[in-house]
Amino acid sequence: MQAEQDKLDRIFAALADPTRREIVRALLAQDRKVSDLAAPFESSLAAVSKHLHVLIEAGLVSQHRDGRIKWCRLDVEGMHMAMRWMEGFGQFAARDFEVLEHRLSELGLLADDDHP
Amino acid sequence: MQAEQDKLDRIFAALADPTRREIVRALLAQDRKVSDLAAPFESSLAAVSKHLHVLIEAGLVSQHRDGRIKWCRLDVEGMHMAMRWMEGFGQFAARDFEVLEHRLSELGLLADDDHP
DNA sequence: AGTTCATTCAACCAGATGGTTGACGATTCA
DNA sequence: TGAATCGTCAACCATCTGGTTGAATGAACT
Repeated sequence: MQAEQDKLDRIFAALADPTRREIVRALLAQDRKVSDLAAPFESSLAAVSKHLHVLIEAGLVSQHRDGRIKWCRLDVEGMHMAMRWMEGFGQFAARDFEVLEHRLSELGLLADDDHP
Repeated sequence: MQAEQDKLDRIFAALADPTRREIVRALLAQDRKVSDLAAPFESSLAAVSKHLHVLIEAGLVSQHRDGRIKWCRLDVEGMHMAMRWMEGFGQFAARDFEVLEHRLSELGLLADDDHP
């Protein structure tokens, strides 16, 4: 479907910028005001506002107003879409690591899951 | 680390194009010649060659020559990096690979370029 | 009402991107 | 050797991107 391709375009393009990835990382912990999101960066507030627009268009961030403050919230829907697309690579990797994984399980090295 | 950010930039930017994602999908099944990868697209061979260059720079594809034919192969290293970054967004298969890779590197079973 | 704070919009600029065409290097085949 | 095939390179073009600054919007404070 064409709309799905467009959405993947926007999601991956949105993540292809270090400022936007940092914004996403900041939003993982909690919702933030636009100005608080912009504070760590040297660029202007307008530039960060544009970055937020890109993230919103990609479906990765949503905003809601409370008085004169706009709160930004992470929206996992888009991220899930990208992750689903990438799952194919997991299968590819599984093919490559299949033999080694078997060897590891023979050695009992895959049993304990409490590893850091 | 700056180099890691640059690499994530290149990986996500590489995936932000439907032609390149289609190339990657084609390579999931098997290795392909450049001209075979280009065949399904309406754009020129030179354009597809450029797309491949982007994928190679991102560490998602590698090439090797056999006579006058260049074979293209998927390279999961870069994809693992992107998946690990996205892991914070919830349940995801990359976690399995991270544990596995950790065990593999402990045993020295992993190639050096898989854990920079 | 006027002022200040929070955020966006508009216009502009330099550099990146994706596409084309035609020439070119490398390799194979007759 | 000459001709055909595989792929890249170089130059060019239109469009997108990320940044700036200054004006504009919307809400709150005095």
